[in-house]
Amino acid sequence: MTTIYDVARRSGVSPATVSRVLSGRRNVDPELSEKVRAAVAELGYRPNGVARNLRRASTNLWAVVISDIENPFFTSLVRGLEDVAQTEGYHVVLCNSDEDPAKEEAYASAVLTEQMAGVVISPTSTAEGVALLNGAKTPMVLIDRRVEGVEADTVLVDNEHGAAEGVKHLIDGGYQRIACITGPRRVSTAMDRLAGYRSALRTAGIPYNKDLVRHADFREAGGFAAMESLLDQPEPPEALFVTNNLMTVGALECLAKRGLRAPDDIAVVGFDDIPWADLVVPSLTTVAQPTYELGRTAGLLLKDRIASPGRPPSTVTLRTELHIRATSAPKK
Amino acid sequence: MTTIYDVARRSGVSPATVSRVLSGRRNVDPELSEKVRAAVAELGYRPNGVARNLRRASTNLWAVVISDIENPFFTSLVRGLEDVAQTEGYHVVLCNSDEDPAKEEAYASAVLTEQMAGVVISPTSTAEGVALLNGAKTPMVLIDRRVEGVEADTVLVDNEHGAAEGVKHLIDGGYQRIACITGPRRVSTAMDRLAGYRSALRTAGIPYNKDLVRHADFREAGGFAAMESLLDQPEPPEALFVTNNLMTVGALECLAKRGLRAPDDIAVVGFDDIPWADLVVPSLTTVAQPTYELGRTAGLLLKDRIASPGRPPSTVTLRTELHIRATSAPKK
DNA sequence: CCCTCGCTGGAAATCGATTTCTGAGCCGGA
DNA sequence: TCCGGCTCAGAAATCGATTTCCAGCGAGGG
Repeated sequence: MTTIYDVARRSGVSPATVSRVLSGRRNVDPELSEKVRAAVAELGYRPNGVARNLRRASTNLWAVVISDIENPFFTSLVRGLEDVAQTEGYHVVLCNSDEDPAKEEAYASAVLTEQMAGVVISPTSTAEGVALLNGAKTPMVLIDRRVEGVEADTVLVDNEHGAAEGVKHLIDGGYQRIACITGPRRVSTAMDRLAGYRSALRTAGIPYNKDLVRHADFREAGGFAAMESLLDQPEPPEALFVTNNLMTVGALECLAKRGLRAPDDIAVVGFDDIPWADLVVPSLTTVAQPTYELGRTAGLLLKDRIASPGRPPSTVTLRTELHIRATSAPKK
Repeated sequence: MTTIYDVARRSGVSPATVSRVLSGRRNVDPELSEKVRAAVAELGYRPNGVARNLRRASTNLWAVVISDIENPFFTSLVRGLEDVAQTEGYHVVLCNSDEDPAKEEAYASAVLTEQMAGVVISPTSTAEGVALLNGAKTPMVLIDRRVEGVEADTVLVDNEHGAAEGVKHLIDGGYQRIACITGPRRVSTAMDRLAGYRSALRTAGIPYNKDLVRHADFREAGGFAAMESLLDQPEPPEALFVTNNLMTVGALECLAKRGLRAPDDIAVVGFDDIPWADLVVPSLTTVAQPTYELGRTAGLLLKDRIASPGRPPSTVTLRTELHIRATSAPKK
């Protein structure tokens, strides 16, 4: 490994001068500068980032803590974040929490010991990690979910409005017995989307019927089970609103297994777009989240937070977009 | 920031002793040990990872350089890698190269300056970055694609065999005019899968017809265009083999646009499974790659390489699995 | 003509943990 | 009783780049 001292010796100057030439922070005699550059090229010198990080007391790493990179919602989000990171000179460390508070905390701890420059996190319901990072004043952006009692930059989508729009679309199609499969009670997105569902019903004057609502775990199997339970009722629903992509897939699989078809047997609107919503036959109506934008916005907020740590936290709320496709065709 | 010196002062011992207590590498008087632990707890001390990395001359970071995290092939692979990384105490830095050799090289350069412990890379066709890392003797695992003239651990799938199996399945279904959409000529996977296609034809005694073969760019739009060009021929194919997932999606979109249906109008087999292959109607027959296993295997190889750098490089070839679904139903 | 200011280069301190080196103390064997 | 060998704590060197501090020199103003 060639060091800055090797370069200094080779070019006949001090290490300080080499550092100044390379960082360009101070004027250096052009002649010396040239010598240094030549020595760098000859030796193939590459500064040691770790040493630099130690001295500067910061790294160029961002952590992104999400529940699962295999969920298309997160991959697009991570992509948006990475694009910002790249232009700002940061690298993104990927952390799958699997919705496990212990894993989340382990990653938060790693963020601190490794002195990472910032974190973008989609908190688990208990949010142990968020508390830890917040206490340590690490630059942090919350994404997708709110956390009670934590003041931090946040990027959300307008879940309630988006859900209401999706449900209203079903109501406009002539459906009345509309079921809802939503997520865990502790998760803000699950509750906000359920609230949107209720508000759309209320606006239309349809009474709320708790027998048509299921709380599942935001996973495929959970959606499948919830769908079964809804269909096994004496009076099954004629339409369905599902509050995330994986549960929607589970619900569709359940329908397929039972030989039921959307929208003839049951109309379906899902929350979260999926890349292949157009290719499914019949194509799937969704309340699409601007996932790439979510990641990008989080990246920009994090950059600003790092630049000016004192600034009061801001919350950005992005709009969802209703993608009307075949599974929500009007009632015949 | 509390440092090891603060802990040392507080517990009345030297920093060396604190370090020894925390690392557990040497025996320390239990009484002192206890004092140190108490001080650590009281002060909320957390070692500075950057300083440790500098001294140890290595970090606990792995880079994974892939073309695009939004491609489901890579997300599952990255997930497999991250799971190994987590159990081995490493973190994964995500690097999207977008098939751009310049980006690949930039990331390779970052791997060196940041002293990352290892790299898993799916090389672009020119593989500038691979050469750089190989020269620097960075622990590296190549994944998905071979690179000429580079001796390194490699994880591949048996592309030729998998492709042949998929095409044979079409032939067994009674199809003869089978087209193939493959990737760029320089990319080993594109060529291997094309070779598999040809070998299946040869085995069945079907003459190779270059008018039925298209080279595209492994992207959706490329698949779409190639499909159009195939269909616009005087004698369009009766079956199709596509060598990656994104191009398959493009081809299917083209078919949908023209009102053609699989398998009645044209039978389809795609390479790379897609999470929703079952949900598409008709469901899509694929040559599935063990993507999670690819990532996991790469992680294990990387771990071994770091543990014993001198070991001769090994190549692991995983088997594909033919998932027979509806789009390849036998000819009527 | 002298003094002061500004600029530049080098010596050395610094970041924080690890590890080698040094020396003290203790035990056991001769 | 004395000495060799062993264990363990602390002092200090170390990793490599950055940055502060200081000295020397030249220019410009009084």
